[in-house]
Amino acid sequence: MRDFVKLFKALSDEIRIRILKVLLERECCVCEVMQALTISQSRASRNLGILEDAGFIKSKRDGPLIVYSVDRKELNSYATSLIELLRGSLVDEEIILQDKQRLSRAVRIGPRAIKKYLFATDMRLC
Amino acid sequence: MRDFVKLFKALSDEIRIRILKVLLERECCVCEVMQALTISQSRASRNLGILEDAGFIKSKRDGPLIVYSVDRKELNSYATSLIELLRGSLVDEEIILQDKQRLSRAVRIGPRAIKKYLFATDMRLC
DNA sequence: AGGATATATGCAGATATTCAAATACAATGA
DNA sequence: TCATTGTATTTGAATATCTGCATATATCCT
Repeated sequence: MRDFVKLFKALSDEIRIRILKVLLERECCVCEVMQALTISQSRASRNLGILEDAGFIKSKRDGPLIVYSVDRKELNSYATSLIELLRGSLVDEEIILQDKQRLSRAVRIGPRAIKKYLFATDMRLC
Repeated sequence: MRDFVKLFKALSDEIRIRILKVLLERECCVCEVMQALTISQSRASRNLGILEDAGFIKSKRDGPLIVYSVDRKELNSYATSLIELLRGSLVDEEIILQDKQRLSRAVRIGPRAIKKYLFATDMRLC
């Protein structure tokens, strides 16, 4: 029961919904999530951790980066159902489209370089 | 997006999951929910209100009672998917079985009479 | 080893959620 | 109309959640 409720708690936040939608596009490191959603490093990291703890995503180290992804094979049946629901949801939502757009432009540079990068491309963290 | 997140917020609480599971058995007035879950009147009412606001249940007046139910025909597609997920979930969970058991014994008497009733049947509010 | 970089986490403040108790509101019946 | 009953809401306090900042940890490179 506790784990069951945890799944919904993880989805009960707009930022985490947006992160999952981005990860359903492709696996991302933390700095790419930052760029796609234009959020701070600690905010991205913490919410990725909550999604991982709930069982929706997994992480693997790739050199200095930590890459997060939705691994369907490792999801339990409830998480699978919810991910499938999410996959078909919010397809026309403006903010989701913007996140995808920014993801497509995101580069694998770390937080320190991102501020300059965002400035050069007229993006801002919020 | 706001309404979408609201669905998950509504499900991100054990009490509300239990209430929905009870309402999937049959429609209930507030005092029956109190008895099934052994919770206080204000707690039952408030959480029923949250579920209704999210769009999972509807209410109708029946004389002095207010009866809540899951009305599949009026659910939007996301709520329908989540209700179907919930229907197949937690079937062996002990607390859910206990709620159903108490629901089967519940009577349509109001909160004022319930305390005496619970005392007579050795149940307690929590 | 030491410096630089990517991510995680401890802390503190702001905000939101939850509850019980008391009270307000709505319907029934005398 | 007035008392009673079932439900909703307000209040105030406790608890939980979320965030940014600063810092810790882990990896890479020279």
